[in-house]
Amino acid sequence: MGNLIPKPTEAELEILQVLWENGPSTVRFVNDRLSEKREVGYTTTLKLMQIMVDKGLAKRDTASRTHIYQAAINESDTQERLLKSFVQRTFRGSAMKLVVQALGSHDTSKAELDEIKALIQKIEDEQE
Amino acid sequence: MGNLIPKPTEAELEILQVLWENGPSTVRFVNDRLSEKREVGYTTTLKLMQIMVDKGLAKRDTASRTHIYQAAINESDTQERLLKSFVQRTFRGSAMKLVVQALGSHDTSKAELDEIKALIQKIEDEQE
DNA sequence: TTGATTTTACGAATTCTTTCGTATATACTT
DNA sequence: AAGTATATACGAAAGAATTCGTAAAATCAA
Repeated sequence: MGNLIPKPTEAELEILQVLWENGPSTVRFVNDRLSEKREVGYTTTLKLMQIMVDKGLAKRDTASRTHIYQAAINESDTQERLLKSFVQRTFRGSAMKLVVQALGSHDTSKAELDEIKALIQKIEDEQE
Repeated sequence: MGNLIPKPTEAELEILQVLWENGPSTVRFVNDRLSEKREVGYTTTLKLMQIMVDKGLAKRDTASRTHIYQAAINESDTQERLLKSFVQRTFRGSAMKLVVQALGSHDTSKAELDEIKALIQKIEDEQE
């Protein structure tokens, strides 16, 4: 199904992260989370969240005076979509190169490496 | 060394890809490459490349009338830098989740999986 | 040399994103 | 009810990124 919902901008993605992590939230709550990281005005966050509803990135419940917002798009679908275009743009389509960079430059723990090995095993089994 | 050179924008990155892939090139050449993918005017590409020189993303040789442009920043350093902020923004810092997504959704060949396994082996050895 | 072509230079228009000021409504406290 | 605090609505300013029109300079062909 063709996706009509646009790619979130950076600021929108920051808000989506909060919504994904905490579930339905008020503007106040989201703004407080964002404010932990950087200076941002309440009305700025409000406006962005209203725009996100317009774009279909978020939904809101306006039953009570304090509106409750929630993400309208799924976290891992969105990640997959963004990853795909990122790989295209930055690694000319080579997911392989990206994985090598990711494993190489971020230090990855023993447990994580084990997890990846298990994942590879699973993929290999499926490829039989 | 603190990097004063700004993050390339999407359109700039597209041009960098051409320069990285083909080495020093003219505006005409870059524009032809870009035009294979999407409609883009010659002067638009020219302007972008001039801006890139201003920003320090590209260098140019103006000896002859037809200027020759080349990337001023290294491909894998840039990829690493962009990847880092992408992981932060999109996967809340979890390189692990990104790798899982990358391995899962893009289909990865046997050879590539082997390569990743070798890489993991190498990392594990270093961690000793 | 004249006219056609290609190139760079410059500036401005356009579009998209982000931020904020102000007005208005609703709720809470005493 | 009056005063304070908190919320949404609206519009516009400010900033970035992208695109394009036009002009001037250099080159080439006849």
